[in-house]
Order: sequence, then structure tokens, then C-alpha cells
Amino acid sequence: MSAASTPESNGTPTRREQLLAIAAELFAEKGFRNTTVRDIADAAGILSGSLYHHFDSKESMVDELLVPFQEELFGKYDEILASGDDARTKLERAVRVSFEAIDQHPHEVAIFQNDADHLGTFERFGYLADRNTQSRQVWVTLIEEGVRTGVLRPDLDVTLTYRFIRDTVWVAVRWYRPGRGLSHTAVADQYVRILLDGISNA
Amino acid sequence: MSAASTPESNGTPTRREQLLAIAAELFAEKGFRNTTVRDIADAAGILSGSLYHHFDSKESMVDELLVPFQEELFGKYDEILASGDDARTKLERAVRVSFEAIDQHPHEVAIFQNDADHLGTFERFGYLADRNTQSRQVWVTLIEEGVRTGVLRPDLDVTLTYRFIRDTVWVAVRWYRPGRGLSHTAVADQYVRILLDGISNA
DNA sequence: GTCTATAGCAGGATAGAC
DNA sequence: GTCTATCCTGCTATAGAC
Repeated sequence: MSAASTPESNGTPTRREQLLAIAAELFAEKGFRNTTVRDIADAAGILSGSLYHHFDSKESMVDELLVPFQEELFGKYDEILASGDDARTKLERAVRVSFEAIDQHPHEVAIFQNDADHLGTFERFGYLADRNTQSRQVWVTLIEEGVRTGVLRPDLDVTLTYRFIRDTVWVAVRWYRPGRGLSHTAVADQYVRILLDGISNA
Repeated sequence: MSAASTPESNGTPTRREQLLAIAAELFAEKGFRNTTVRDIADAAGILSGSLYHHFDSKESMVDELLVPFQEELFGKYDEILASGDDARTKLERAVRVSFEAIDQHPHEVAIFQNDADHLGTFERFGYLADRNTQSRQVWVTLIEEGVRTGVLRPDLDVTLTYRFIRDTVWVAVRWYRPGRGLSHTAVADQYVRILLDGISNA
């Protein structure tokens, strides 16, 4: 038995997965609230009522997109935190893992960036706030370790630096398009360079 | 006669301006589409129909918020471009002017950040795309001048650097709250420092 | 300048036929 | 698994009284 949201092992997505992929694209492009169930149904070539054979509600759809994505991402962060790498390497790896997420799950990242605040007002999506806290802990831990071990400037405002890194990384989902222009690794290279060394010709 | 969206010289805002301020806060907080005219009317203590005595439509309200804000902001950018400062100073000034805008017009900035894409799909808001282009020209001009005059690293990817600066600056509207915590000048100080010199303890 | 009342439409969701 | 048909709600906007 396979998880409902993971493609079957033979590579053929289930109908449910197809519909979810269509919904993800629309949610990411137009926003959750601005996407109607009729939009999703139209894009899938069926009528809106038929969607409810597969999903309880529009909310269930976005829920099913976000949960497995976040499990995967935070699993990778945990791996980095648990590794024996030095602070600078850990920070670099965390940035690269994030750009990889933008590359591999652009829709899920966009939905989280654009709609987490709004969705978070519903009990059902309370876990979004938890993930937010967890994310903050990851970055702050890495920055503090960097300052402590001397690889980062001792005068850094940790909270502000955390926000700076978080925002610079995730906001890239607004313009990055997988398969077009620079690869996610190339973008990550440049971002890490600017973040660590700045743009000044020192 | 005073401009419709500027407070009267005696400091007492007109009713129209009061309503606009209420709408701005709600648009910024919940998004344009997610804010109903009833929300605005409720917050103003009147009924939704009464709003239409003051404004043609919900779109007119957001239009009246964005246009004068952008005129002011781009006027300042033009001033910087036309100044005789060196490239590094110009770039710093542009960053500082942007943080000042976040401080003084947080709602307008938030609306532009969150809803420009959606609003831009209507003819009436075609000027939003023009402003976007104009903004890009400002930053790219400054970065290119910086590279040319040797104050910025010669190996910078100009487009990527432009996106980096634009995003890092404006995304701060998501967490910066005027009058709470660091001042906008203090935040700008740190951002400029990270942007130019990085976070590494070189 | 605000209220009453309501038109007109679009949205999420449901029941049951096929 | 999809369609037909429809309910109910909430939204923008309007007309005219006060």
C-alpha cells in the first residue's frame, strides 16, 4: 500500500494525484482563496461536483499538498542539524536544501509562502504555525553555532539575520522557474556567496 | 483645493481619508480579494452600502492608495539617480529610502507586494507592471554603475543581484512593524551591512 | 453621510442518476 | 468516476428614503 499523495511505484499517478497536481499549480499561481473548485475542475476537464468524489473539500486538497512536503523538508533539516559538519557547512547545506525544495516543489513552497498566514487562522492548519516555529529554530540554531564557533561575524543580530536568510531564500519562489535559466544549484551558489561575503568589492 | 488622498492642511483627515486608511489596513492584513466591503464598513462603523457614497468601487479604493504612494517613492528614486553621489552611496540611499517607505507606508507596500500580481490582471491596474519595470531599471542601473566603477564585485550576476536586493528589501514588510523593535534606519543599517559585506567573519 | 432593501452573481458543497 | 441539478451563503454594487 502506498501513501495517498505519493505516485504509485510504477510511475503512473493515480487520478487523485493528477487532480492534486492540477490544484497545486492553480493554488500556487492564483492563491488558495482566489482559486475556485470550478477552476480546478475546469483544468481537469471535469465538473466541480465530481471533485468531491475524490476530496472532502478544497481545504483537504491544500492540506494534502502541504503536509507531506513539510515532512520531507524538515526531515532534511534535521539530518543537517544532526550531522557532524562545521557551522558554515551546515548553514550552506540548509540554504541549498531550501533551494532544492523550491526546485522540486515550487507549488507547495509558493502556497506556503502566500497562504500560510490565511490558512493558519483555521484550527485545521494549526500545524503551519508549528512548522514556522520549527523553521525558526533550525536557522537560529545554525546562526548561533556559526557565531559561537567564529565562522560568522560576532556582531550579528541573530533574529534579524534569521529573517534575512529565511526571506532571501524562500522569496526566490516568486521568480525561480525549474528548468528555465539558472539551475537551483547555480542560484544557491550565488546566494550563498552574497550572503556570506556580500556584494562589495572588498 | 487639496488632493483627495492627502490629509487637509489643518491635520484633520477627511472622512474619505479615514475610510481609505481603514481599507488600507485591512487590504494589507488580509489581502485585497480577501477583504470585503463589509469588512471595511464594519471597521468604520457604517454599512457597506454607505461606502459607495465615497468611492466608486473597492478597486477605486486600492487604486487611490497605490498611485500617490508610488509617485512619492519613485520621485525619491529619481532624485537618487540624478544625484552626483558615487555608486555605493546611491545604492545605500536607495535601500534606505525603501526601508523608509516600509516604515511610513507599510500598508501600501504590503498591498503592492501581495496583490500586485492579481490586480495587474485588470486593465485598470496596468500601471503596476510599468512601475515594476521602472523599479527594475532603478536597481539594475545602480548595480551596473557599481560594478563599472569598481565598488561592487565584477563577477556579480546583475539580474540575480537585482532580484536579491529587491526581494530582501521589500519582504521586510512582512515582519517590520513601525514603532516596535528596531527603527527602520537601524534595520536598514544591518541590511546594508549584510548586503555589502556578508555575514561571514572574513 | 448613512440607512433600508435588494438585485445579481459567484462560490463551496451535496444528492442522486448514470 | 463523472454528470445533472441545485442549495445556501456571501459578495459587490445599486436605488432611493431619511
